[in-house]
Amino acid sequence: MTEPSDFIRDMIGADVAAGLHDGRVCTRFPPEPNGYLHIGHAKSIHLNFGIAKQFGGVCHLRMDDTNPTTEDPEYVAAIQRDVRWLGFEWGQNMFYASDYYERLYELAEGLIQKGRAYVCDLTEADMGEYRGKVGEPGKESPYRNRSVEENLDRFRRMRKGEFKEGSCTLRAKIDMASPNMKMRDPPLYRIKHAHHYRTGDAWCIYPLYDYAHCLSDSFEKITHSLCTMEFESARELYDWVVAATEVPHVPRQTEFARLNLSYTVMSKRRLLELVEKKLVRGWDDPRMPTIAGLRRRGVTREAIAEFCSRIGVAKNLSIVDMALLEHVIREDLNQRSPRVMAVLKPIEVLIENYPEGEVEQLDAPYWPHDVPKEGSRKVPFSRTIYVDRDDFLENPPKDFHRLSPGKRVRLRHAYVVTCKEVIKDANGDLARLVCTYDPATRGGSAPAGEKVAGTIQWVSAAHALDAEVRIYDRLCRVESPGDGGRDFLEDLNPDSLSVVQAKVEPSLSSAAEGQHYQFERVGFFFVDPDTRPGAPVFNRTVALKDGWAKLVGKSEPVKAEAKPREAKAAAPKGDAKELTPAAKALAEQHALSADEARVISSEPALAALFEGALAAGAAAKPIASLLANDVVRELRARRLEKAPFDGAALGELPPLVASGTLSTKLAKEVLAEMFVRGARPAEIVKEKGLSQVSDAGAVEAAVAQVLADNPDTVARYKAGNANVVGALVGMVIKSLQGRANPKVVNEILKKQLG
RNA sequence: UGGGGGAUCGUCCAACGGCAGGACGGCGGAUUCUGGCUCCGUCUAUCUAGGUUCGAAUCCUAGUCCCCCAGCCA
Repeated sequence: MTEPSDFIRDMIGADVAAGLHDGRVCTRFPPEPNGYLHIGHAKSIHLNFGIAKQFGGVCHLRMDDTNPTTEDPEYVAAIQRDVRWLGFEWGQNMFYASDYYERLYELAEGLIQKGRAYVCDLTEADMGEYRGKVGEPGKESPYRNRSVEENLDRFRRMRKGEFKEGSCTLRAKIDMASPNMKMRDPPLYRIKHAHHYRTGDAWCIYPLYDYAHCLSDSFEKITHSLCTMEFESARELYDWVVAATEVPHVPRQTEFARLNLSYTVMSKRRLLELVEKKLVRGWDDPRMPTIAGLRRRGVTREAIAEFCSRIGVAKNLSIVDMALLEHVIREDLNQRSPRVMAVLKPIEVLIENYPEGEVEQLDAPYWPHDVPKEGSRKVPFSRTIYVDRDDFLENPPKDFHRLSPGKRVRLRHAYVVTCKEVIKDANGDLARLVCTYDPATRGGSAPAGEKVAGTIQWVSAAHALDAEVRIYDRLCRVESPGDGGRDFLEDLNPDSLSVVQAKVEPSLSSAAEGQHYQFERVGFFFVDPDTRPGAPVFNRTVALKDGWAKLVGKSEPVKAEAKPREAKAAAPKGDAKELTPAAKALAEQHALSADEARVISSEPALAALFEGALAAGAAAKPIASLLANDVVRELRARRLEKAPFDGAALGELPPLVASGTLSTKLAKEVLAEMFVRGARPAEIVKEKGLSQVSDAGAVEAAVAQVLADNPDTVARYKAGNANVVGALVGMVIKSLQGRANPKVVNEILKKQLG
């Protein structure tokens, strides 16, 4: 199996290679114990624990328990159970933010002493008011400039419990005018006279996330703190707290997109609402996207792992199609579920030519031909059996390969039968069927020369077991529940659970909790913990793909309201941003394009280089282009304020291109080198022997070689894919150590390709 | 609206100046004692407009759309 790769792993790989933290990698999974873990957490768990494993590091499990009013030890236990069940072990590395309360408190006093935090008596409402609105600066709190002594005294009294809840907070003293709302003197501590599930009544002040989380990461020497995108604007504060408290270890936060799944809900608030309103049976209701729910439904950890690896890790807001989850579940269960027969909607069938009282034990393999496993069981056959109501149609459409009057169908592993008679009750509803069987087809083999199109499952009436079957379907009936301001409860699928009394084959008497089965032609099922001796309960994990349903166009979960694809083309608004006076002057004076002038005048470093180059006698136009397209990029990529060379040096570059010594590609290389060493272009060219190869003979030979080495690519070109020329050009240039003149290469290539 | 982030098949993820690829999904077919599985074929994409370049999804500029931040939640 190849290691997964994504932008976070790439970054960490680079950090390790660069020797950051001595190459050590330590991640953490930091849930708050205020609810159960869901599949979105599974993504994070796989990412954090997976990365630790991949880089030979460790991953901590940490309860981010800083809010005593919502947290509960039951949730801690559930979280631990679920993480373990997913297959991850944290060993000694189980932590609680609540264990850090004393250290956090001390650092907070330190902040006060440094004048970087203060006790604020603003009410909650006032603090919101003072924070201001996005786009306008906030107002400083009247308590902002209390003395260190007063702040210290008040903070200590906060701790002692001298103040009422909500009467004051400890706030970071940052900047009420910051464009980042998170930086407008955020609260660090608040008063809560509440009992904490771990610290009891030891505290009545509790740190807030933005203060506790980053410091907890630091205490634990976390190297890479991975979280979801909504914490992006909190990163500045994260870094501020770490820097201001002067803790020795500095972790780095990186954000990735949280998982969203279609046809379900994922937020803790909504999940909790479903549980509290008893719209589901609990956190582990199989309809819930919780780990516990999926587990109870019969989804395996392997399927979840596969799902997590298939969805990838990126920063795009995304809604993964539930069909993908269902796909990996089927893929996984297909290999591990023995096949058995169950009839969910039984109707009786009398085999009229089968001897009364006779019972045959037919051999039925547990596994289909494509699963390399062995084993079989006996299924009893007798004169009266059940088949599924859906497998009979009195007036069948064409291609209905099941039971209907006069038609032949195979009973799986048994006999081919022919439907002779349809018996109805007083209401005209189907009561039972009468069939005849073909003794020559014992075991289900078709008579020579005959093709039996349909095969259906059945159970012997006298031997069948009664079972409760819980048929679960998607939690919601629309892709994005609660979209467009609707209450998500309105989008719940009313048919997310239907319970039927089924007839199942007698071998299932030994079905034990936790076992997977496939009920042939129906779906994958899982033995629920509610199972009691003689009263089995099966959960439908996922239905089999139903080609027939698709054929007749009544595919089950209707793809809800096709999303209107919003118009992509954005009409340009015409009035482009106006140039600043400086840029305008620059453009006019040197006949530059608006873009060039805009870029050059936007950064002093560029403007300085421009002036310098001009002063050294360079032509304005090529320098401007170089500056606006290439130099600016290097500057940004290297996060430089200023280039390590002067305008005169830069001015030497364009003539080298104009004279043919350098191709534009080589010129970029030289430029990059100038940024690294600050050397002059001519020196770099000389030292690296970069001068361009334009000699036709040399290029012709290289082209011929590349063409001979890549017949496939050439064939693709001849087949009409003009784009491959680029690839060929690249190969030729590469074969000449990057020094070939691309124009010459192109020319010769086209000639040789005919 | 100030700040931050994102834009590639219907969906999710790749491609890091050189052949836009994979998976799910859709459609069609083969196979089949599961209308399952498997196999084959096929469908659809670089937000827009300029620029740089022999060559741009990728670099530069301007714009458009979407998401996040205004809890004493995390």
